[in-house]
Amino acid sequence: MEENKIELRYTIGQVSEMFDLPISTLRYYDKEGLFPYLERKSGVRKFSERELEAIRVIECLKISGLEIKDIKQFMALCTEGSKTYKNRKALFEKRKEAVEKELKGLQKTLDMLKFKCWYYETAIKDGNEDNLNRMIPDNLPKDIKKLYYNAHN
Amino acid sequence: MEENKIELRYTIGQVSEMFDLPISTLRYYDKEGLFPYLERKSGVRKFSERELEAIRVIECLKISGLEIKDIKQFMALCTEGSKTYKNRKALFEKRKEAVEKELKGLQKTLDMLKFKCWYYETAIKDGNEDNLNRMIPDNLPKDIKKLYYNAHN
DNA sequence: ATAACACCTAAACCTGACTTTAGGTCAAGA
DNA sequence: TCTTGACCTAAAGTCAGGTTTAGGTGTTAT
Repeated sequence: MEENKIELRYTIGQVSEMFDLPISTLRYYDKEGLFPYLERKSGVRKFSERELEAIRVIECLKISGLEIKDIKQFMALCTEGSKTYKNRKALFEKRKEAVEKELKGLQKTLDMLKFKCWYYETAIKDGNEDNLNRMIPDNLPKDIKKLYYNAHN
Repeated sequence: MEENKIELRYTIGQVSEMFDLPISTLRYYDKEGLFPYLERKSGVRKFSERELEAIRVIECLKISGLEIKDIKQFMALCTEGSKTYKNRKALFEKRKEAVEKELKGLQKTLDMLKFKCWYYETAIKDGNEDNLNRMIPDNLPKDIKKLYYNAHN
């Protein structure tokens, strides 16, 4: 049983299409050191599976709140071999916690938005905000009150 | 039964403390037209409950993906009275959908992070990534496979 | 009365993450 | 041969969302 993984190589244009990222962005990432293993054939970048996974990780870390220079640090860790596994794991754990926290924050935001939707729905029905102003904050319907309090700390 | 809501007024410094926002940011928001009803006493800004709610809404709309200039548009709508209730409701509905979509995206990000945590945990145990490379993508443990596939589209 | 605060303005500056520009190489098809 | 298309570089430009600076006002504690 032999390894028969075919190591495909892609041009920058193909990768741009695959991930729907501008070519300029990919070149920028490269310039910033985000593809430490990227190879070239007579000047032309050849993206392999390693770089595609790097792009997925970049997107993930960016969303999780890391800056490009910190992502670069991470990619540098990856070039230092097995002695940095712990550091890398710690980094992902930290990002995981950050994202879990952000999820909670977004839930609060969502409650505010739901409350405001209800608010304007009611204002439309009433034609004005007088009733609403009388209801806020203690005489709101039970489920709306929950949204209101969650959104207002 | 009479209205006995006390309309407290706050200075910019107090509001800065309450929301943990720099004074410069509050002034910037004001300059950008985000407090259309803000009053002043001999030049000094006096923040009332209306402005505090505006700040909550600003934070909420910012997180939901709106830019400052769009938030300004919304605040302008608010000054145009009951004929804009529908526009305002539509805006919040749209933001609600955007945030719901973002929540899904974050869940995907979280799955990638969880996968990477497991990955490095395993790499630490094994001392190398050889086994892992053999497992990816089809021979992963069932629950990890799920994370992997969700994170890789 | 004088110093210490908390407030004010306009305008310049900053940062991160790209994007655009200007100019150049190289391989393939008409 | 020549021109089209996809790639390349370095450097300048852009944009949002603030922040900082420099200079000024007004009220309160010593």
